[in-house]
Amino acid sequence: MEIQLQIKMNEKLFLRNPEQSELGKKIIRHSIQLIHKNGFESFTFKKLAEDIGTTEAGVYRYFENKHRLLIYIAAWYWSWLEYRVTISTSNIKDPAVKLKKVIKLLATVVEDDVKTSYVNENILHQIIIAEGTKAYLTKHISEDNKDKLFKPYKDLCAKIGEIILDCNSRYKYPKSLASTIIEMAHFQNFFMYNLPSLTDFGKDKDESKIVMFLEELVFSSLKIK
Amino acid sequence: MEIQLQIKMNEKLFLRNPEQSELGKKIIRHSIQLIHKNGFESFTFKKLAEDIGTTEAGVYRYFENKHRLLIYIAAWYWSWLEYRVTISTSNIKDPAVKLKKVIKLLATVVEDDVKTSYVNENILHQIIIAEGTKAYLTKHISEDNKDKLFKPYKDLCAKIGEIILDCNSRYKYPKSLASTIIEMAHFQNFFMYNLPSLTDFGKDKDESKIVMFLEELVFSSLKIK
DNA sequence: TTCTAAATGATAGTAAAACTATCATATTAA
DNA sequence: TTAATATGATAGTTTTACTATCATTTAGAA
Repeated sequence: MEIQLQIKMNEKLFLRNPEQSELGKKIIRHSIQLIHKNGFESFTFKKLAEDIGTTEAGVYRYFENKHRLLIYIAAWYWSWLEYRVTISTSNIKDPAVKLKKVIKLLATVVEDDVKTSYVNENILHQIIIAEGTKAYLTKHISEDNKDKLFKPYKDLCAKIGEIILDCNSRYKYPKSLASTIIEMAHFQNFFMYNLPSLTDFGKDKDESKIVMFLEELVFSSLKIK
Repeated sequence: MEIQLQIKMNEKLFLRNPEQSELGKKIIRHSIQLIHKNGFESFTFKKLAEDIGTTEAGVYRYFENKHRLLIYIAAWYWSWLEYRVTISTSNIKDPAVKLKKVIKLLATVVEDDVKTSYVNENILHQIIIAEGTKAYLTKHISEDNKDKLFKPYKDLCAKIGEIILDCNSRYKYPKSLASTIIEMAHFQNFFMYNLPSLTDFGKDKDESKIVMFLEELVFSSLKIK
């Protein structure tokens, strides 16, 4: 049995659905590779088109501009993460164990997921660490937000917030703690590799220590072990 | 007595020192205003030059490009914050009280500081919240880091890490906790105003609640009150 | 005060980025 | 089989991100 994971994406993210054509999937796959290789700033639709073997105009038929493409990729990532959180916590009763699972999923490098042929999840994880916040750190965030472009991110945050409340229903900041876990799982990773003196993991570059840091942070706040 | 605050900046941040001429100071002042108004992405040296009443070439004599200018502004901000941390904690013995001061300084809107004539610190604080991470989230971070462009940020983080250790010398993640406080003081503020469902402060938009959240987070981890 | 060096202004120009438009051809779905 | 849709090829525009040159103004040292 072959299972294919399809994530339903918000229609406003694209002009033409990239999941429904070969060219579209190539655009996603190659843009993830290119952004990973050269960074989002020097990523252009021209380079992408050359990489794929199509033309600039061809890419513009799918995405309004490169920023929308970044939001698309980020939204895909958050949806995929929420899916993984859902399946990997579904059989667990203890909310604290669930929360540990979540932290691990957020902070640990992922292997390439065979279920999605056209996305390399490992590279995707790395580009979201370095470029993900640029999706929403803009002046047009409120319009983008009205179009629900950040819904997957918010949904994931809400889900983690729920688990936090299951751990301790009297805790006052479940959503802020959730967004802190999400962002810090990424930032501490970025710092560890790029500005190591901002972390306590610089020497051994061991991602499991980020997990331990986050666990201690979270469970101290929730007053449970 | 009139006190003028001068922050000594790393020479590699600029081509010509903007603090040493009227035009240079105008560049700093107006770029802060323009970035605040339109965001860093749509900020250009041409618009800046028009705003000031000079030419594009005039701006390029001071800064290699707009990204360097952003790093300069961010470095200035971190240096200024460290200075404020130093003076406002200098007479305090209790490290926990110091740490609370630090959290407040990081998470609370500042009034315009009269000691620096050409920088509006309140607007500066806001642009660092929205654009600050873009200074280091790039592909050329390692070269920039070798040039010590992020030293003020690291110094501040180290200083906060020291205070954390003074609170609890057995705490294992002082530097990661410090960078978490710094980043979250900003991100929770950004979220509160722009993606409020990622926080627990969306309704009243009260910055003092961010302070309370961070205090609880930090002091729970440090096992002290 | 005068001379000289440095800073600024004015203008021009280039390469690349960020699009938009058009038309021909290939593919697909009814 | 035809009609709609997707793609390819080409061309063009505006803006961004610079670099170069030279004249003029300003500031600092003799």
